[in-house]
Amino acid sequence: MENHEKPHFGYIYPRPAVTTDCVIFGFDMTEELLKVLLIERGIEPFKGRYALPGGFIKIEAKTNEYGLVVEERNESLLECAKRELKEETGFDVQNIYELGTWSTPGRDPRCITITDAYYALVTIQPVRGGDDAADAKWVPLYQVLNTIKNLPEGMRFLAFDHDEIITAAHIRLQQQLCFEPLAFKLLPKRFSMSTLQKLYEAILEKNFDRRNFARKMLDSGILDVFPTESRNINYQLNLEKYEEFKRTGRLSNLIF
Amino acid sequence: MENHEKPHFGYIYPRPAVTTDCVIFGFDMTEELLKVLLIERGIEPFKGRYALPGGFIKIEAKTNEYGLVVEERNESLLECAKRELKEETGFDVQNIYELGTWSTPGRDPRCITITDAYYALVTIQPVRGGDDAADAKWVPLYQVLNTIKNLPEGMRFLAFDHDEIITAAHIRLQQQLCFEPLAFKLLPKRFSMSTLQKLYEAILEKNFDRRNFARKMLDSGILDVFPTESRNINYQLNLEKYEEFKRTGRLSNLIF
DNA sequence: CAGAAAACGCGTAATTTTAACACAAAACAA
DNA sequence: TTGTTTTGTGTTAAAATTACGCGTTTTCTG
Repeated sequence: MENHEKPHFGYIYPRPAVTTDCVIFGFDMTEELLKVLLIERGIEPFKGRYALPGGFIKIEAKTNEYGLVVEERNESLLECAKRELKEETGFDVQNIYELGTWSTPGRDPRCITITDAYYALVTIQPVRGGDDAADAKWVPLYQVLNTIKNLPEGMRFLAFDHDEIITAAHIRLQQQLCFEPLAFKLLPKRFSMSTLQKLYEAILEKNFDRRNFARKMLDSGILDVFPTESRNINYQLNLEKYEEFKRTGRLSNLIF
Repeated sequence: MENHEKPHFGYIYPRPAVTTDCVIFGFDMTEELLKVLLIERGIEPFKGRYALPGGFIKIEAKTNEYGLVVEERNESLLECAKRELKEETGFDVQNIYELGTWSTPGRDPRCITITDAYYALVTIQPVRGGDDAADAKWVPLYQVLNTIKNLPEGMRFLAFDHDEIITAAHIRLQQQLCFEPLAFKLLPKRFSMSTLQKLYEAILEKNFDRRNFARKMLDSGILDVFPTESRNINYQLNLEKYEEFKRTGRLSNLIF
């Protein structure tokens, strides 16, 4: 977000700066917690506060004689956001979805800034021992949300308006779970039923009966079954079956 | 979208132009059809084609010595979008929600343009005899969607990438119907049960049994009952009851 | 206006889905 | 080993969904 502040020529029709921010969700299988990736800001504004990873969109394009951007970029906002994430957090994010824009006046003290927010689903690699990005940190979502909820009126926990963004991202995740197989993008290819249940419980903030949950999942037919060496069973999403499940309109059976 | 093309000074860090487009849904009670408001473009590009109402955001702000926008706007993107709609279609839209951004390279042949898309829910006033905006037209949604679906590969019906936007808006409307009382924002304050059902059927593209639909709605308790002169009964949303319905987690009972 | 057709309100029964809980074998921890 | 937890497999009662029947009122149409 920094090297945007170099001097440049003024222009008559001011345009807002455009940035992207991303709520990266990950499911910590060992702690059985849904977490988000936050970054400690090293510079002002909000130096020392945690923030969502993101930054200014850098458009590589030329302007015509009127100052209008004419040369085609070779990427969309989404692709920009992906590239930024790669640069900033080292994550090669595949499952990323748009959340919405934030443009409240004054949200960025430096200049008028519109943020296009995303949320992404990644599998937290069990590479214990040191996170990649030095100042990046996986924080339990429920802790962040609780902190935000209990904040005194007018106070904020995260930098900028990231409190709102992360809250909205969680709600969206909860809702989209009804329509898309999002949970499976937070898990390794194969997983146990209890892990899947723990994840659903973490996302929806609800507890389910173990046996009813398993039956519902299995009856839906969207899971392939894989025995293991032990008596335990592993499962894997069958995407074709899921899509058929959607087509045949029985999706509401998977809503909890 | 027009008076943005006046010449102005170039700038080093090009920023994309930001526009808003809005899918305005309305329910035609006489025809029992869900419709969208489209505007015939009078100028290039896409002259003569239909498009979503919308246009460039005009930021009234001053820039500092570096050309950065520093003076606070007194409105957000959403408020901008509302104002634009008022100007362009005469609609004083209250129920408007963000849909997402579209920023595919080349989507606007004039310059790099990011669109923040919205969808709005209005009650079509039974002011028969001449639409307000001369070139604005209420078109049945199903006709638009069918036309788009059956288009040859690579061809488009509406201007720009508005085919995609309107399709996405319909999907979002279908989904949000599960979580918010959106249908009632398309109806007058009081309505008959069959009208409500016709609306649900139009949005979800599904047919329901008349008696089962009514029971489900009435059992939920979100409707207040009003007898009429005739034997028929009118209903009205009780927002408090709806919110309580949500809190007590019984919302899934209203999903069809 | 009269007869037909459609719309409306009220109801029942069969089926499916959900919710709550029992039990035993395997895995785990001390 | 022993007590505890986890996992797989049931059962049953309650609730919700689905598919209709029926008589009356309203609306349409010739």
